[in-house]
Amino acid sequence: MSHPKTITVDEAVVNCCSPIGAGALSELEAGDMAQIFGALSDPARLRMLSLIASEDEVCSCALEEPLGKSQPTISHHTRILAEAGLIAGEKRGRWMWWRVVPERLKVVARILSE
Amino acid sequence: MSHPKTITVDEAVVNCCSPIGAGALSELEAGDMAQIFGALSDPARLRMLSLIASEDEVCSCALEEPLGKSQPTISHHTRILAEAGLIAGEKRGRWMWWRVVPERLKVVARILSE
DNA sequence: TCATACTATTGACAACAGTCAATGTATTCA
DNA sequence: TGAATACATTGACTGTTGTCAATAGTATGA
Repeated sequence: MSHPKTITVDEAVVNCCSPIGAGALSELEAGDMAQIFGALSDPARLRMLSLIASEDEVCSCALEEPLGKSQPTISHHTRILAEAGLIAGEKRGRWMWWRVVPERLKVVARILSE
Repeated sequence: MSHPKTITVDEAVVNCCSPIGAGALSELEAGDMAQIFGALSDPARLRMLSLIASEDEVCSCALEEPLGKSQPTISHHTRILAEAGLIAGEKRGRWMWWRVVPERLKVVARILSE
């Protein structure tokens, strides 16, 4: 759609979120940012994210055991992290492989550090 | 209590939270981090934080109108932000004055950028 | 085509969170 | 002392969220 550039990440992922100290947030922007932080606001999802961030790629099937949650719960959480743009998944064969989106993490970090 | 040093912020505020990519998080650490992100996961609180961060100090009474929320709701949200260590308040006369805790924001940023 | 394996979706339920009216507490000022 | 003001707490209501069992979807391999 429109004019894709040479970057591989969606523009909306990076082109987002002014720093918290740069004047009052609009309701819209606050809502978008709240979604991201909401994705990070659950212990299971944070541990999941740290597991994925510690490897290049992690299979969904490799998350159930360390997190001690059922398969539907794992699927639920990966979905929320993905919708927030924090991880991205690719299906290969029967397996779903997840990796973090470092650009997105940096965006969130920048919100708080400027 | 114990031996206060020359820093003005509580140690627990800064001495917290290993980066997300540095190996699997413990359940305890994940819980602590989830509390912080939970405080940031509401649009009203984010707008509130941005209002406070844009000034040196902001009175509770100055938040009701721009946020369009009732006084108890404002009080509820400031409490949650304060419990997460993101803002600190001081009562002077009848007024409660809030300011951000920049060290805490930096801690959270570091979680995501390392 | 059938059986198996990995993931997603649905439905249900309990726990939690955001909101406000009513009330309580503390401070200022007459 | 009393009235007024700013904030906190309580209680109630509603909507959201985390969880899992059951089920559906999809890919692999015999």
